[in-house]
Amino acid sequence: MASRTKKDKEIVSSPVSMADLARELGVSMTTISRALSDHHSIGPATKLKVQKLAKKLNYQPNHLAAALRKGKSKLLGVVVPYIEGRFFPSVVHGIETVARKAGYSVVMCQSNEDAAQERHNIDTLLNAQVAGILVSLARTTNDFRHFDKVRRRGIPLVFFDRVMTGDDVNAVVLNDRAGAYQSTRHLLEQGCRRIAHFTGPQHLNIYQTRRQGYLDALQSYSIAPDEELIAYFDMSQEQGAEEMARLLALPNPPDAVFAAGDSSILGALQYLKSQGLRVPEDVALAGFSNEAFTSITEPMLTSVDQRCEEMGQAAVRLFLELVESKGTPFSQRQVVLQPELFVRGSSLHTPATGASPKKKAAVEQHS
Amino acid sequence: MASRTKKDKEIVSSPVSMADLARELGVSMTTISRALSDHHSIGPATKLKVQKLAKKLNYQPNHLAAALRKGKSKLLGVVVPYIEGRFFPSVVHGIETVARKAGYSVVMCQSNEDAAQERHNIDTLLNAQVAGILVSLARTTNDFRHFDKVRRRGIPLVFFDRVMTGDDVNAVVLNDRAGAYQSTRHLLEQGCRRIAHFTGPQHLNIYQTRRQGYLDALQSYSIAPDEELIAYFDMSQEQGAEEMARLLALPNPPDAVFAAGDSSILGALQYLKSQGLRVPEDVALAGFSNEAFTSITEPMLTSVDQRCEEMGQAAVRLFLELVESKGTPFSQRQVVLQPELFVRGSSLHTPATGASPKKKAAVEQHS
DNA sequence: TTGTAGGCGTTATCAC
DNA sequence: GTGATAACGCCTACAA
Repeated sequence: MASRTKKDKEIVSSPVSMADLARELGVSMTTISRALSDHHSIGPATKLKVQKLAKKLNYQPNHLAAALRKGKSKLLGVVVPYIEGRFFPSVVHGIETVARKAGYSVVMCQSNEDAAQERHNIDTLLNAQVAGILVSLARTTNDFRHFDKVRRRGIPLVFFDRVMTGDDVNAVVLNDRAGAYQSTRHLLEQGCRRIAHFTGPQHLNIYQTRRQGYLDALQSYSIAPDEELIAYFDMSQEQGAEEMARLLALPNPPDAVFAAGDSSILGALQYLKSQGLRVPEDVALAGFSNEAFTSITEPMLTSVDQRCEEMGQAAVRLFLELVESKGTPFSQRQVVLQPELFVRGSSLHTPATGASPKKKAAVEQHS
Repeated sequence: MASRTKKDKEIVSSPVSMADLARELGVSMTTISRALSDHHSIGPATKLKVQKLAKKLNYQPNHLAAALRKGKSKLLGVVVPYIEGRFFPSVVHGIETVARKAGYSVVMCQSNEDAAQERHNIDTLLNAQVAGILVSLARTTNDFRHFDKVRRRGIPLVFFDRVMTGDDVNAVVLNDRAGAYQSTRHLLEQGCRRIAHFTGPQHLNIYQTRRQGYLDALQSYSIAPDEELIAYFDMSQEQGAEEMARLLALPNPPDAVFAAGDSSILGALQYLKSQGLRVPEDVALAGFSNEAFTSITEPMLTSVDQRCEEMGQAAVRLFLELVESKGTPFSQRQVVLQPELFVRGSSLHTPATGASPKKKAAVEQHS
């Protein structure tokens, strides 16, 4: 009873191809191809007939073959260092929203902060014949040759958040320096004078620039930075607690900590509370990323919002621009998003309730 | 100076193919193909020559063409409803670990709890010519026809956590019923007698079975279930707070809540605290999933761990079994993992510190 | 040990 | 309007 196509011995029916449709209707494959892609040079009658049969036989176009033929696909690849937490999921969500509207599908891979896996991910995506790749670098990536492959193939490459150093890259980043400045400045305005800083590997733009913003703010108050107060580590919750312990043991301990990430400041908060110290009275705290848990802790954690959704959306728009302006190869673009400081209990010496954004909505600027 | 292959006009060099290597060395494509895949029937001399040239010209195999030819790839597709939080990222991590060892690459898509997007994701993965698909259903999926496509193509399909109803499916699930039973039973042992339940759409196995476990536990204490105490909603944090409010307004309010998810119980906790009620003294709370934030709240939240990593690993192993036993088509397998209750402050009438697992490690069982 | 040729499913180019 | 044919890059009988 079932419509039989090719080899009928198999239990799993092999997918029906254009050739099958052509045979069934007694027309050429060309006609089929055109009818399905709604080409103008096909009679409305045949068009309808073809599309009807396609539906009936449940024809599934093999985009892969099309991609092979055209050397192009409608697939967008995303590589992120990890997906836990709120930041990257939100960015990816932003990516999906814009990508879908433009007719692209999105697949993602995580590098687990490992350069080797990142390389492998890039290969995987290239092999899947993606039309473009959006990347946020792994923490351990300091060799960028695997991205040359991408460029050599002429595949648009856009970095976001954690970007490759060098100016010949397309990138969407937060104005990390401004965010860190705002946050540190806020701590200073609250009366803190000995502000410590948690940061990560300095080859990553985000940590380097946030550190710079921290230093900027100190300087604006004519405070000389104290290297002893700057902790370089993996920014994990556990290490955050340990570094907090180390800082408290100093002869002259800090009265505040500004961290370039939220997990580490959570660790610090937990350690402080375990020692019976009060936040923010004894030590004020501020983090970075505005992770979901910053509104759960007691007190809630002050943090810098990274405009995740916008970042994802901007990355796709950048990609789309690159696709369209394929003629002009070396027009590298940078999009800079403006951060937003969320002041919460952990940094307020005059306690307030809830979160209050300190800056207005982000502005995209091309540079 | 640069080795010129085909059209030299382009700035981006078109990727070098086997044909290019063959021409360059004056041998056939067969030789190239075999040399690169380390076939035994190729002389070590030619093999070396080929591989050297491949390196030099930076040859990148087009796995896509290979996949088209062979109808198979080493790509594994994963579809999850969302990636925020800890559960799905951990599962995916488990998947990647085992997949990588077996030589598979992993790409993932999120359905954002939307059936239409899930359908689209399946198409995307099929088009990318994946060797298999691992799925956890979107909350809104109640039509399963898009999975027929997958089966018709003979592509192994494994469900995890949120599985399709019906017994002809390959699936890895938690023993949700046992987890819910343990958790509710624990609340009963703490002296609670009027235990409310937060649950989601009952067409999803996880919510249905957890509800059943809850009822089982009540029955074991000869307590008649009260439908008024069972709240059906989207399990969000916001709704959790609202449902808590509704329950408190009852003439005979509950003294505990067991939720089939963590976000909803977090909402309940926050509402209770906002009303000046004490947890667990006034109302004891227990959730499900053991999300990371359960250890951050005050008090910490009791929850059922879902063995995320194991779940991902088991799903891939199941997939690998299916690949190997391709001959026997209808051998559907189910893997059931044992949950682990983490008792924390939110449910302990005799307060303890930290978390204490109540059950030992999970055991996989084939049924 | 190596080469020849056909085909995977689609689209582009030409001719009718 | 429609059809035949040749690619896209790779794999694999089969032949030599």
